[in-house]
Amino acid sequence: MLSSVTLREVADEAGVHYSTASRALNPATRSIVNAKTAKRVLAAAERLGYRPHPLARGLRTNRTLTIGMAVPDLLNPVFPQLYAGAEASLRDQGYWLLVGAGDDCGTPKSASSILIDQHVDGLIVANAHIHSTLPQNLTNQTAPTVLVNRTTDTIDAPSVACDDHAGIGLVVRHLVELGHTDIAHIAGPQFISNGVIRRQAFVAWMHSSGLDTPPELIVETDGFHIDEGRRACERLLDSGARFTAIVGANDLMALGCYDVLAERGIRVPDDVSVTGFDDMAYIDRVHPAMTTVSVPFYEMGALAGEVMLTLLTAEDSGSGTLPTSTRLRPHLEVRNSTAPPAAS
Amino acid sequence: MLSSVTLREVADEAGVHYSTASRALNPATRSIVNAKTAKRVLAAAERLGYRPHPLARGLRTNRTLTIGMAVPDLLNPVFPQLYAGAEASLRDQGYWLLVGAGDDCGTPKSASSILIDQHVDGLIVANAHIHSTLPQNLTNQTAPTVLVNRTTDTIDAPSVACDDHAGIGLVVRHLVELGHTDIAHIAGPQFISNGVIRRQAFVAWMHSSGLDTPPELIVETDGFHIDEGRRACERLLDSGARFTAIVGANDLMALGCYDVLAERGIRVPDDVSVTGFDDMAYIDRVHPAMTTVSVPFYEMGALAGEVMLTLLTAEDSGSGTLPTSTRLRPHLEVRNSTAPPAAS
DNA sequence: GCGAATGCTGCAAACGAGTGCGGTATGATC
DNA sequence: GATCATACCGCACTCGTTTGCAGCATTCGC
Repeated sequence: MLSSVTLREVADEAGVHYSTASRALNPATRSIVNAKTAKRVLAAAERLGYRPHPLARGLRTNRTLTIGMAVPDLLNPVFPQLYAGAEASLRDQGYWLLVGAGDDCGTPKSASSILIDQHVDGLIVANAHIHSTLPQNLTNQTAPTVLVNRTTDTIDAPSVACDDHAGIGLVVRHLVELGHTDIAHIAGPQFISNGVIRRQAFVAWMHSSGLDTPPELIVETDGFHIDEGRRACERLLDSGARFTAIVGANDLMALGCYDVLAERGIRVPDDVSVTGFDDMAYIDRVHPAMTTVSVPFYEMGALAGEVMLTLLTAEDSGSGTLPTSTRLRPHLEVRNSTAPPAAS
Repeated sequence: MLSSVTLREVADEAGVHYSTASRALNPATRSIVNAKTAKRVLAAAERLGYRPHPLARGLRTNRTLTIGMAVPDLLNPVFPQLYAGAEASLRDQGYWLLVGAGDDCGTPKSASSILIDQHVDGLIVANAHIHSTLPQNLTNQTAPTVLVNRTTDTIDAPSVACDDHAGIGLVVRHLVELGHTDIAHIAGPQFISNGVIRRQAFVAWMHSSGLDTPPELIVETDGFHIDEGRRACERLLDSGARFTAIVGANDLMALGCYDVLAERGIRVPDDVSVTGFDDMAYIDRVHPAMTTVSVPFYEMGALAGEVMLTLLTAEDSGSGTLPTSTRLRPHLEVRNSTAPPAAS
């Protein structure tokens, strides 16, 4: 680690005091110094390749120009998409996006708390549970927060999510139009908003279609993973209940259904139609290509980044009009995992 | 942003000077202070929920406890795997893993340089080009570097990669054993080590199997993406050359081949066998399930993290024995995209 | 009981940048 | 040529932590 060029060196090079150099380098204070000397300082900085020391600056200004993003798991491909979107909109404004992975939320060792300990200027929370408390560390220190993908009942922060209710409506209507009447639902965990909302939406849309939702056709899971989808599908089949379609609360769990159905010789979509939710990467290439609700994750991430930026500027310039919650419209991708029910 | 609890407050609470508190809190210097007062300080810190200010500490010690990781693209699922592995082994030692995404390398705006500007303690480079220079910012500032996944001819740093030569041997032998003799290769970009090595390995293993590698059966691409695989496959088919199998330099490009072959009514594996490389997530679920070389990305990332740790401790304690380059053994996953050539 | 050695603790100077405030030079005005 | 206003620049302190050095007290040796 060689020595880096410091503000004093730039000042010496330009023949001014380093406080003058500081003001000249900072666009906000540049007007204070003589335009001619400012030019000279800028030239010197350019010549020496000066980069302000982010730690020193952060220590003094209490702003690190970094935003933290808490995700449950980077291996689920939807979260890299969220990340990419947020990173793109934040980078334009000179912000860094720090990721912290971990599913829990609220404990002192949670990703959110650790990020706050790192003195991020803001926090984008993509791993909230439905009763998560406002992320904070032990000393009640906190930061502007934006919820993304998942919402909560307990945190009062702007959020950017998907209109899950409408999304479930798309698949239910699609299946109903195909002629299905006995439709099962693999529900996500009920401590995550998406799990709850999609479950409620499923019931609501079924009823508004004049269809029944017997309890044995709704199976709850403990996580949005393939394995949970497998277990749920097994329980569904073992219950002996009759159904011709499964609405999965996300793509991964629907993939778990694929596996169990294949093991038991049940064909998709000939015997049972299966739908997912998310339209994760490459889900159009599995066999059979999955009919699913396409969620604009990249756009969600980008919008969350922009909301964060307005939050940050509002923090500086007193209270502007604070952004509120947004739900982006998903759309239906009809592929090959859905078909009319077999004539029985 | 409420005020956070500072070292002086802990010291006041414990009734000692803050420098004493500092020593008591730091395990390395704790032995200097009286065990009894150290206990008192620790208790006070616990009670107040003290967290050392990472920026202040970093400014003073010139160590940020963060490692940067430069990746070309988080949307390619192999890089989250690398990240997860590295993060796991670094977190144990209290290090943070910062990601920077971007394909270029060497320019001042490259991910590596930006990470170094952030004063990371070390740099894990997963996006190196074969002639990339040692990542450094404008002032020749640099940091301990570990190359992962890709190697270079120009950077003298330990590396953790896959034994690509052996991996290509696995697929070539597999295809030869199935009876293929006319085998094409979609080569990766020749400015990335994996592209070069896999291409050379393909030629070498073909020759050692007594097979020819006419130039029209090797097509180079400009990036390891689906679109590049598509274009390469189209060129291959349009050339009129005869072949019964395609060895793709990675899974994504092999997926591109899937698309083009399907469009032209060529069946996989009945008419043409296709192999990939990487065994990326969910590639076992595409249709047909892809025969590919499975690369232990998580382990590679974890090992890169450990190498980084030894590098960092070696930096402190003078030169120990410096770690060198490692190549992890891949294995073959035979699935449904390969079959004996059609009798012609 | 006196000197020395040891063991803790406090002082103060950093690390690099930002910023209120006071001071100086420059210009204008009469 | 004296006075004042303005524009600009520099001084010095601050952020929170680490750490070399000095100093104090205690204890031990004789």
